[in-house]
Amino acid sequence: MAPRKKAASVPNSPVSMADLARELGVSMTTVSRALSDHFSIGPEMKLKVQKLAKKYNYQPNRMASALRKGQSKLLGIIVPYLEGRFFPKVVRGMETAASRAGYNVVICQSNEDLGHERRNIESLLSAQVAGILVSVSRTTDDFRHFEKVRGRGLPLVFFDRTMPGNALNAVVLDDREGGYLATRHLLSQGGRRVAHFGGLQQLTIYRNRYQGYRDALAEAGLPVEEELTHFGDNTEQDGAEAMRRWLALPNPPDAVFAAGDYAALGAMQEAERQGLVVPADMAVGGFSNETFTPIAKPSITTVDQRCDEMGQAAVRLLLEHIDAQAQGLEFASRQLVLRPELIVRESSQRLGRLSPTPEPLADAAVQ
Amino acid sequence: MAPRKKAASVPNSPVSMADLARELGVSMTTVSRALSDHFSIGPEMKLKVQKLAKKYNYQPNRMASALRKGQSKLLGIIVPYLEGRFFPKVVRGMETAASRAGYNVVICQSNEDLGHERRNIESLLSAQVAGILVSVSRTTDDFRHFEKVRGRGLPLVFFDRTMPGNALNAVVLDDREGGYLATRHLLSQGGRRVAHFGGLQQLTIYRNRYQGYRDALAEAGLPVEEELTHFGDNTEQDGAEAMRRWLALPNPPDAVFAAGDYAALGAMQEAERQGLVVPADMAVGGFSNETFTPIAKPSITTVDQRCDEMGQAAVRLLLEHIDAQAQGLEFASRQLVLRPELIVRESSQRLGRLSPTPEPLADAAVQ
DNA sequence: GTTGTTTTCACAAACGATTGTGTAAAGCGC
DNA sequence: GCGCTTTACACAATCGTTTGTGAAAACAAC
Repeated sequence: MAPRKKAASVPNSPVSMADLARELGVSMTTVSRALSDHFSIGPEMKLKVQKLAKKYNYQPNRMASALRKGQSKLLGIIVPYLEGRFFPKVVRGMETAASRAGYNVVICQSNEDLGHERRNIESLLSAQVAGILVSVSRTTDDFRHFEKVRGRGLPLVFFDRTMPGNALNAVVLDDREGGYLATRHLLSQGGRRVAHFGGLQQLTIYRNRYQGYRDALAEAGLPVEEELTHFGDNTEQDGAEAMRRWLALPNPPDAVFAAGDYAALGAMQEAERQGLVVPADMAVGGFSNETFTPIAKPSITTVDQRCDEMGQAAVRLLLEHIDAQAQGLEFASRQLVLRPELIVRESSQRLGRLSPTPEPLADAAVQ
Repeated sequence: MAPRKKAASVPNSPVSMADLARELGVSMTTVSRALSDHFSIGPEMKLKVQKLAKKYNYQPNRMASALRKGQSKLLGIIVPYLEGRFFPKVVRGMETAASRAGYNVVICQSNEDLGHERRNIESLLSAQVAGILVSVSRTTDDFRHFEKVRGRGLPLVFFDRTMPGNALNAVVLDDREGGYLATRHLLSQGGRRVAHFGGLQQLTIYRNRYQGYRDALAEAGLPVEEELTHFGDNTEQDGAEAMRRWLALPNPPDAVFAAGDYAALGAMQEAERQGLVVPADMAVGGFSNETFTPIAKPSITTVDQRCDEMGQAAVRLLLEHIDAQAQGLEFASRQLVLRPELIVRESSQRLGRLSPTPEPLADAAVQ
């Protein structure tokens, strides 16, 4: 019998639109339209409403708005994982761009698993996100769950790892260019037999890095030798394994471009274990500019991926679609390609700068 | 004049509660209550409803539900940053536990900035999250924004980095124990003068790690010497700087326990630059088990923080509060303390295992 | 057959913002 | 002062779900 109408759940936003309307003696319509700058509201009324809203620190209830408009102020993000340097940096860029536009981001990790990725999609759909940003899992070979998203009319933007096909929005790195730059650099440092450790060719990014490697070889008039390419997971173990095989060849390589920094590290360590000197006997280049690459000894030459730009660009592209769709316009899908940056360090420098100077850490995390 | 009622925005969930009700010839009340297992619905009616819901893959509209119940299925997370190993791992644990309970997580990064942290709180409040998990920024010395959250009746759980005071929910690591274990280990390896690189004493975690250091010294009957402690940021630069000062002392240390791995790395590198051998002349221990610690040469002894457990425990604690509050109960705030784990590597091993065997990377991220 | 109890369900009012439609009031020319 | 357009606002329905209240049906006890 006790009056516990508002006792259990304290009102989330102390002041609602109705409160403002009551205080001003106008209807909720007027308040709503004044706040959204509708043309049918007079300028001085708009000012009065906005001032009162500021005074009471009015925050519109997003649930109500989302319910009515059928669209929330949430952007869904699916990444394979968050460890490392790349994805956190991209996510930070996304968050920056999203919050500038009044959006929040919901992050899901697929753990490189198709099933997980499907569930993430379901989860984001049921959270009524306004759009989805996704970097597909390594194991994804079925893309129907993404079609379902488009089927519901939800804007979808891929970043870094995309899906096959052209009729889609994507922001990617020019991985071919990255592979080309790294390989050309290794050749310019005197590499005559450059090996390649490639990632799983199922992912476009790895195919492109491989292509860049071949382009650089072709440009130098060198053949692509089967025995000098090895594909595997981007792990220390696989990198070391590949190096063992190469060093067992009658004519082993004198440089290696790995499509991932972890594999580069493993290959480098294995070469050193077998008595070779890096970079003199074996030059090494990686990909991703992972946090450990400037720390390793010798520090590792690698390719930086413009993480922050990628995140911001992806969100901008998504928001363009969301806005266009809200106005009933169709928006042609678009692909953005960012240019990577080669970062030369000790592991590949045979010429010049003979005394390697220590380099400060790229991004020293502070806890 | 064209009928574009549903043309612009495709319905997000193809089937609503009303559809189910119509098909079954019952009211929406019945459907709603059948799905939420309300006592007033008969068992066979419940079954009928649930079967139809499954058949149509009915997904309740979360916005509507959230609006009505004044609470969404979102948990807000605020972390200082995502780079590195610790926070991504914690977040993964949180996501796991949250999704098991049907929640999504909204992640914000404060960038170690108080202003950012305040805006994050506002942003999460306006996203109507059901509760907030936060690890406070390094620069936060004013906690009123957290009081505001509690004032609104929103459950709040701190993790790792907490706020001063006792009447709060928190899941933390026993940092004192970690500092104690690391220091005791350095002493057991023959360290006679163990230095300490501490983090900013404003954060409890760093005060506790320092306390553990002192406890271990006291236990060994050693004094805490002012000149052997140095406080700063957990960066390579600060670590190197501290080492320079120590090595300039008439009686320099022979071991150092750093409250962070980056500082440990910097200190180690500086010692080597000055001609010392690690661990023979200078044993080094860090904190956090960062990804690079097993890669560094020599690999770095450190303290692991039970990231996954911390994340899961924090979410469980938060959900307990949310559920209790939904039932109108009061729930006493609680603190959970996790035990850290010392991971001994080359940088501190003076005794035994003289030929360091390479160790596989703790978590090789794969891209 | 009446009363009382339990089970099972429907009615309708919320939640808070948005928006198509309706309608006063104001301004204008004549 | 009439008809006209333009400006400025209110009414009320709506989004999809939840929930207090009430009432019909079923059943038991006497």
